[in-house]
Amino acid sequence: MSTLKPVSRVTLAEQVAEQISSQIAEGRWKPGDKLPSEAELCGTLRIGRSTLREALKSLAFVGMVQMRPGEGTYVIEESRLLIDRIMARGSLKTDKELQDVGEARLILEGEIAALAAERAEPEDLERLESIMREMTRSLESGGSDYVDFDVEFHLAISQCAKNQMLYELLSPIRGVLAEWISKSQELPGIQENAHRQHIKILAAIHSRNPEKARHAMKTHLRTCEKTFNLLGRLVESKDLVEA
Amino acid sequence: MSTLKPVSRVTLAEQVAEQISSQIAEGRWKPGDKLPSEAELCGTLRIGRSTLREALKSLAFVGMVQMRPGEGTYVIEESRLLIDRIMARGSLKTDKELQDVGEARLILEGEIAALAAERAEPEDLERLESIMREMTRSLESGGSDYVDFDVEFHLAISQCAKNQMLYELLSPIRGVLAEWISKSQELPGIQENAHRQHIKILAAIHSRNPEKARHAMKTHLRTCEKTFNLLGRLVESKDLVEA
DNA sequence: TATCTCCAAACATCAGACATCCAGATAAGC
DNA sequence: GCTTATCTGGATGTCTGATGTTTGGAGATA
Repeated sequence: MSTLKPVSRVTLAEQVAEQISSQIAEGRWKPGDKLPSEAELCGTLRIGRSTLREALKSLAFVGMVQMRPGEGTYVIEESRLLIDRIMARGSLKTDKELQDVGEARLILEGEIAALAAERAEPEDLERLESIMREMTRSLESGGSDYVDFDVEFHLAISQCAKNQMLYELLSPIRGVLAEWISKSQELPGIQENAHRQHIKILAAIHSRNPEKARHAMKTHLRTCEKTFNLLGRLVESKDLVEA
Repeated sequence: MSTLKPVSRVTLAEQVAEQISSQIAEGRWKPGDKLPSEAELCGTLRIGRSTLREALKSLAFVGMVQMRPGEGTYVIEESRLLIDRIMARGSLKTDKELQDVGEARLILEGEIAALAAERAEPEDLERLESIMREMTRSLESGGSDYVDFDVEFHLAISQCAKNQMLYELLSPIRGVLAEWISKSQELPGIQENAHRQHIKILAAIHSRNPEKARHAMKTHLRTCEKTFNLLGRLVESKDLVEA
């Protein structure tokens, strides 16, 4: 018995929409740019005009492009809303934006830790302990996969808070700060320090002390942020040396 | 000089997408339902197939419907994500969801008040004072427009916090809790009580006391929530009497 | 009853035609 | 010289007919 899987069946229009959308996301076509005419795109992509128009209309519907009769199709200006860009997997543009998002994370995750200390049930605690054991093990064996357990640990705490809204609010923020999280673990000694802080957080949750949990979590995140900033400055000076 | 405005120029496809999308939002077509066939829709809407397909493909692209070859077009199940439903102006489904959203608002707006106390600039404070004067005036003259200034007051505080991310995170929550806010002001004596709390919040911000500002804001919101719940129970019992 | 065959319905795609719209060039009128 | 009319090429908006694929079910068959 060979392992046959259902063949992918994405419509042409979807593929085209996906292609154009990636081109825009990757900056191949920038906001304000005029896309090639429909006829030209049909030729390049080897598809009929209806198919192309279904794709373009879809992108227009989600506000990614604008179709102007008699003129052409244009890439729309990027949303000014931070939340839109974050949801669209776009990165932050300025230091102020990064700072704001970081602060939002600090607040949300801090409060979530506090709620977790109040609401964690026995099986939640058990799960946290289990992840903690994995983290300890990882650290003793080199720590190459420590960052995965780190993410899992924070995620598990979010679920202890028993508030779906807070969980979903934090998710996109976590996503956009992903590199922020993983990059800051590459410096020597960082993981050991982070691990000590993780232990404190877990202890606070375990002892059902919301204030202590919030404080431990905020301290932990602030440390990560500092490390990240330090790392950024190192990279900058390295760039300067190389240039 | 007459006031001429640019004429509206919405394409047929956009109108059709809008119509179908409203029908779904209003529950005329429910999740799982099969839409009429393309031919049938073309007939009722008096449009060509390409136009209709551009509309349907747009709705399919945002995950509102699913087009299955040989079968038909079906309405997709509503998103399980609270945040999606909130962004799509959908209302909450269960008491737990309302509770979670309320708690998220409490946390966000509480922290925002604290940050406002730290970061409000002279012109921000002036604006808050100005709104406060309007609120006082409104209250003395019957208070029919008090709720408008109430919203404006909370909005102004959000801007004092100087954090765009927190502001945008709170916006949709505010939207979905709009009735929550306005309905709870219809009971006699409520506005006077809310006004006293507003004064306390402003005082805390003015004296640059973050802890006091957070506490005042949280107390205020908790009061509103209690009022709302009380109101809900009143409506329920009234329904029971009428039934 | 179970299975197979075949067909109508429904979406996917294409090609062509015509309408509408826009920007720019050119011409006409003052 | 300035405004206005007209033309024109290119681009999107819309419709229609034809063909390909997929699906579910009706009917035939064993």
